[in-house]
Amino acid sequence: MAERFADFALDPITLARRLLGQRLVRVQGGRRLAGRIVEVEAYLGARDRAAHSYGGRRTQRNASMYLEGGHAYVYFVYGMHYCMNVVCGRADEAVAVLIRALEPSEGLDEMVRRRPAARRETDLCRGPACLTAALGVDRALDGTDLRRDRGLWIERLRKRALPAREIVATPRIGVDYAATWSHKPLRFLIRGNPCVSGKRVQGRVARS
DNA sequence: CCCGTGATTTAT
DNA sequence: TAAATCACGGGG
Repeated sequence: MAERFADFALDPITLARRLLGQRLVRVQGGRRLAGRIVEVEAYLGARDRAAHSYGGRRTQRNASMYLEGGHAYVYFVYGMHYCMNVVCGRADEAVAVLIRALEPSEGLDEMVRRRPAARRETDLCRGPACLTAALGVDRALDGTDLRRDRGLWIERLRKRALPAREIVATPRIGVDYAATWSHKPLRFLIRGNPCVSGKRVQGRVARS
């Protein structure tokens, strides 16, 4: 039985890298839906123009970003999609990690039902709104405590972060409005993994 | 490329 | 009250 991931009192870059390779689990109707985290983005709080908490902005929508590390921040966007973040750091820092893609591992038949447009297994959780649809994560889970909740949590499959050579860092997706902040390498993914969003080729495999 | 879709935020 | 925005996805 895998242990629950509990190290959320971290800065978002450290947490982002450490979440790669861990397992996101959703239990709904007694069924387990799960996948390995393969792509994430760090959002650095008030100073980060791309973050919902930029400039200390605090509204009803982003309130859970200001909770202490270990809570979920789930928001609704573009009239139809949900995205899930893992809040980290201390209360009121409003820093978080967006989960962008999973490699599905449990409950794939149910995910297929919830994601009729996905043509391959690798597409089921390939994108931040795809994975929430596949797992049934919506606004009802905004503010969930991932350290204690019975319906949504992260399991620790490995103690340490993946070796640096297996992680690729790139600019974040969909934040072009954020000026210089849109270029910073704050998106992290597992090199060569077929379930990461965007273009299929993510850079070459490291040679010795 | 283009657009659906609607809550949320910002401007008046 | 109205307009603009939006951490997206699917289809050409």
